[in-house]
Amino acid sequence: MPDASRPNAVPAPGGPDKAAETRSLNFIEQIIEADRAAGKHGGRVHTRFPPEPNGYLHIGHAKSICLNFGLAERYGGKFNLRFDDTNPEKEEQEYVDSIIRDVTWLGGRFDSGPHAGGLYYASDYFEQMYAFAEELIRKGKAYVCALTADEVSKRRGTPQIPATSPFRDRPADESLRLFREMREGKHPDGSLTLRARIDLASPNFNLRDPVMYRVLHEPHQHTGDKWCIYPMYDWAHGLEDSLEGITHSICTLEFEDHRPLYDWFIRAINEGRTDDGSGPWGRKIHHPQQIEFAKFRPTYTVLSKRNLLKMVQQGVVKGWDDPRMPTISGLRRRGYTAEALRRACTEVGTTKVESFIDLTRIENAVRDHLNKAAPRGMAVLRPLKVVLENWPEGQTDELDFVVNPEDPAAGTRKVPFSRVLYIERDDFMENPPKKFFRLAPGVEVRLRWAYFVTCTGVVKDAAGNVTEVRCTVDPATRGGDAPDGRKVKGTIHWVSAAHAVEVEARLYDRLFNAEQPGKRTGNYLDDLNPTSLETVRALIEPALAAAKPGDTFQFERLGYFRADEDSQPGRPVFNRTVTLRDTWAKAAGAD
RNA sequence: UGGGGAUUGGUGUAACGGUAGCACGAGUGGCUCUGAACCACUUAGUCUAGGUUCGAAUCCUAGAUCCCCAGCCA
Repeated sequence: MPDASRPNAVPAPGGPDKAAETRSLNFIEQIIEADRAAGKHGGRVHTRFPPEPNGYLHIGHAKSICLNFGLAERYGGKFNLRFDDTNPEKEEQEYVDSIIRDVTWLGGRFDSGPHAGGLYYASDYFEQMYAFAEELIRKGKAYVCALTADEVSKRRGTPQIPATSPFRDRPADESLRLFREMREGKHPDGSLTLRARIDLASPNFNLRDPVMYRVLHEPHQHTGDKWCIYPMYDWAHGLEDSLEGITHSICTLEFEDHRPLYDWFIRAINEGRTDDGSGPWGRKIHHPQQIEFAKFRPTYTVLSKRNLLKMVQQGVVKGWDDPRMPTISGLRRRGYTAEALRRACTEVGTTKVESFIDLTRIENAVRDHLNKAAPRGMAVLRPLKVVLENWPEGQTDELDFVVNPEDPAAGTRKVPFSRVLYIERDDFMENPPKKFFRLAPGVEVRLRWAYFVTCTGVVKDAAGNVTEVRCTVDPATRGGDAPDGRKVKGTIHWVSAAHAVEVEARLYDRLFNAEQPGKRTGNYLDDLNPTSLETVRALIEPALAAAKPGDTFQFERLGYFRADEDSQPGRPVFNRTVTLRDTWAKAAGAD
């Protein structure tokens, strides 16, 4: 038993002012600390993130990146980015590039800084893997099988009935010859495989003589046409980890029953090898430890690359980086910050329990971060004209506004005020219900940071719609406070009509209406939210027109918005990241 | 009907035989020039049934429910 002081308590991340806080170790950290206490791997910690470059990274990968990099950071270890590029049929350079971009953006420092372990490609190890494979053949632990994929499938057996292969006892020298011919391109796709001789009767089907190599005459994004045989995941993955000196190989739950295979391959290579390298087979290779954890699964989204790819191909979204996509590129474009994503990943913890994470949790993480970090601005999404009857025509007042009340260092900005303004259509009601604190006939409200105004009447069109609101302004309230100390219940945002800039605002909502898309009908596309994107012509205060792609703001009372890559100089396009919490809408909707 | 995992408030997570705690949400109140933020309080939980023990979320037995596995994908 560990001693009385709680070894499970560690300082939580979050800065020196929070150093007093502690959180418990997750199960992986407990394993690592036990390993270090026992002197395993010489106390080293070396992790890796091993994506296959067959799609863009999504928020589930973000969890894995944060976990792996976080462990390297916490234990003073190293972190590798490694492309698990063993299947050229699905892999592309575009994906390689996007993955490097996304891992870097998220803060996975694989190529610089104290924890950088490097950038690797599994395909760079193909020669070494091939040599190991020949070794297993010579040791009688692998054989070349001539069964077709179909035949293998038919002979797979059942839990009770073992699998079969007529080639299992092919002599080693014959397998060796055929394996070399496979490499030399003398055999067509699918004709031969190299299989591990493990256990055709194993209740774990992964051990029923799994395929190690298949023939595939397909150019590879990284190795070109050098190879026409490619290693399978189970054979390759442990070797990649071993060659890189990975200590803790962290993967997801579905690989749990591959772990015996992971270990079998490394032990098979080490059989006959020695610690000092003496003997016919040489020195033992490093044996990392595979550990599995549960995926990050948010509600209201799909994460499988197959499903994401389908939406891209069918044009359901505009690309892998569409701001509605759960991809890291999409979330970034939407306005999510790396900090918010990292925090969300840490907050939900790491376990083996397959749970759903409320999407609102991720939304709250970005609200929290942006509330502290984002400069404020005013924009009107659905404009309603307001005329101040007692404000002189042509006269402009220039007011100083706080850039961010949460951050005094952010300073102030200038905002023009004049006779004709626009306010949000939702902020006016001709016949308001109780507790409507906004503008209505006879009601006085504050225009944010500016003046008190009182509604004196409305102008309507032939159909009876309000097209204009008439108000009087109290000049003594300049700056937003009344010298006589009188209070108003409501404060609303506004822009000056003569100075506002009209821009495109893209109002994003969740992509799916169901917590688990596809659960109802079996087809996730049946649960698409038809209003996941609404585009409006918004009016913004002039200072905001200078926004450049990537600039993020809080539009007061509306939400957080990020200038999109589609922006033109002086004409930004804004993506709504997330709305502000809106208890009024919730209360009003409940009636 | 084989094998591998999992099960603690609404959600996520802690506890490692000794007071079931934390976060998020939700509710109420306060504060407020954002119906935001912030502050305070409240809410609500050990899958079931037995057993061991002075004492069980934790150990044992039996069961229930859910997830993964029979690609030459990863």
